Amino acid sequence: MTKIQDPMLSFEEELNMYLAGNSIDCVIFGYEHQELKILLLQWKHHPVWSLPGGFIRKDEDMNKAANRVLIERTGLKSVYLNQFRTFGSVARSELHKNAQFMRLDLFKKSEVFSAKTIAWLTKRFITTGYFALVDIEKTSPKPDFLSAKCEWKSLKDTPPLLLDHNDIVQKALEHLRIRLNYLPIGASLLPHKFTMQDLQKLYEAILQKPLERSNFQRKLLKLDFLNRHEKQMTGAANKAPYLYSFDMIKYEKLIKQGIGFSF
Amino acid sequence: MTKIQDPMLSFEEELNMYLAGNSIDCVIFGYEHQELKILLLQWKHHPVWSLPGGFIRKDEDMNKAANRVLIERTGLKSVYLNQFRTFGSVARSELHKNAQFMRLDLFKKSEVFSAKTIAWLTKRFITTGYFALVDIEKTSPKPDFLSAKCEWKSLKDTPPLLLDHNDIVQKALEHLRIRLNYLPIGASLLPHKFTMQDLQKLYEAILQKPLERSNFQRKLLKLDFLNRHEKQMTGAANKAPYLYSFDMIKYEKLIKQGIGFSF
DNA sequence: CCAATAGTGTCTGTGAGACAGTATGCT
DNA sequence: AGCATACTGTCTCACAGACACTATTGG
Repeated sequence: MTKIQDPMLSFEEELNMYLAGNSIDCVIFGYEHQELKILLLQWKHHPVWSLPGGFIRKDEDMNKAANRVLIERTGLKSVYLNQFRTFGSVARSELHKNAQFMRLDLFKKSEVFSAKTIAWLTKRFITTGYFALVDIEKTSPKPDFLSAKCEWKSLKDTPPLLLDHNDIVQKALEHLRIRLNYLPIGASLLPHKFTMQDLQKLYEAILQKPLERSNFQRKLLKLDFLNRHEKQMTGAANKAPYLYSFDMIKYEKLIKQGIGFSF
Repeated sequence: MTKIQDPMLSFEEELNMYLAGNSIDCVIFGYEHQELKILLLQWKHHPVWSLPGGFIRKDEDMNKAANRVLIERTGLKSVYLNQFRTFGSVARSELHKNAQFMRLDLFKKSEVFSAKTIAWLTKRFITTGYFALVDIEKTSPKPDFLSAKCEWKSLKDTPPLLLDHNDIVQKALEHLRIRLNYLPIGASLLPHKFTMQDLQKLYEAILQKPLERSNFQRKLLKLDFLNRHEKQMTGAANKAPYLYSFDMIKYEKLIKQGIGFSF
């Protein structure tokens, strides 16, 4: 028979396996209904939201830890995942500066955690931010041990987040925009087949500005990494759009040297 | 009277002030004699070279720690300094995989450090790489406590470095190239006044490819952030080049949105 | 027929790249 | 004068941006 453990106890025991003082946080980007979204967790017994994150095992590469978090929250392997910045200010560990973020006080009061665990969790942490690009349709979000919900939230109405997580999201977005031409945006965020409008709206969502339809189409087709498929009959009273998919070999070749977008 | 301490003892005592498990390493770029250079340290009693680095004080922002290292090694304040990547693989802490890198064994044998200090120094570290852009002429390199030399070395003949420091330099270079248009390359690496050829050679050194002289000049002048000054009489049998300097207000404005270079 | 969206064609301005031509400083 | 390097002008091609035109789907 398998030994049944108090899950809270095992969580506390597990902390010994992890490096103290370092964590990782993931900004997982998805795209749905013409909006950029990120995956967020909501704590148990408390309305505050946070980024999916975790700690680094003593024998585990930091990148591996980020990948583990991604797999655990989304069920997805082998998607685009990369670190973008490390957050190491002293201020970020001041957990109690905002009453909204007192989730650890909550745990403290409820005596769920031992004093030792609380001390471990509330000391100074340096966290490395990772960002991932995933196809929302393929994900099956799962909360972690400390959370009640794990949901996709539109970037436009991101709630106030734990600690400095709002800053982390901001920096991830900047990174996304600056490195746009070096990231497999389309192939990661869209389903296998998509319309030209889908692709354009995605770029518009990231760049936060409208793009000219006909020029966008001409440019993308000229880059020669899209395969055109059958038309998509929508039932609407207008011409049906073609479906496209990426020729991944050509696409990745271009991504490496930086696609020459200059919108 | 000031108390005179055994310097080695104070170094060991100081370690208590620092976060255990995190470090920072700086790739400090300079430009001299038409070559890109980086600042390196050579260990005492041992030929191995390494990047200037340091630890993070328990009450110190990580960025501050990087700035402290930069100031201590170069004497320079307020230069361009930014983190570019964090290195967190388990493998990087395997200090002894290469006989060339056994400087800690050396210290061990010479019994310079206590067993406790050696344990502290040889445990797993996650290091954050920073890169800086400085004007070599303004620097006065100083070795740190563990080093005998602190010198500018041409990137072309970088010696084998401690641990994964060669990888760190590589990643810093990639970062430099990809973010070229967002970094104050010229104004940071060149002296106040310079010729157009100096600037072109700098870009060529970074991009590793020749640029067309007349087009480079036309493009840079059109961007309208260079002030033209008197000619520089070199004594050579040819036309003397103008000296230029940056109009920092216009320059920084352009840098923020990404200079439209597309060489 | 009309309305709405998809897709293609055309014009203009800008700029990169190539290269020719002119200017200047020294022997 | 001659040489070497600095600087400027010109030509061509590609492409971004604006916008007009055609095609297709269903009411």
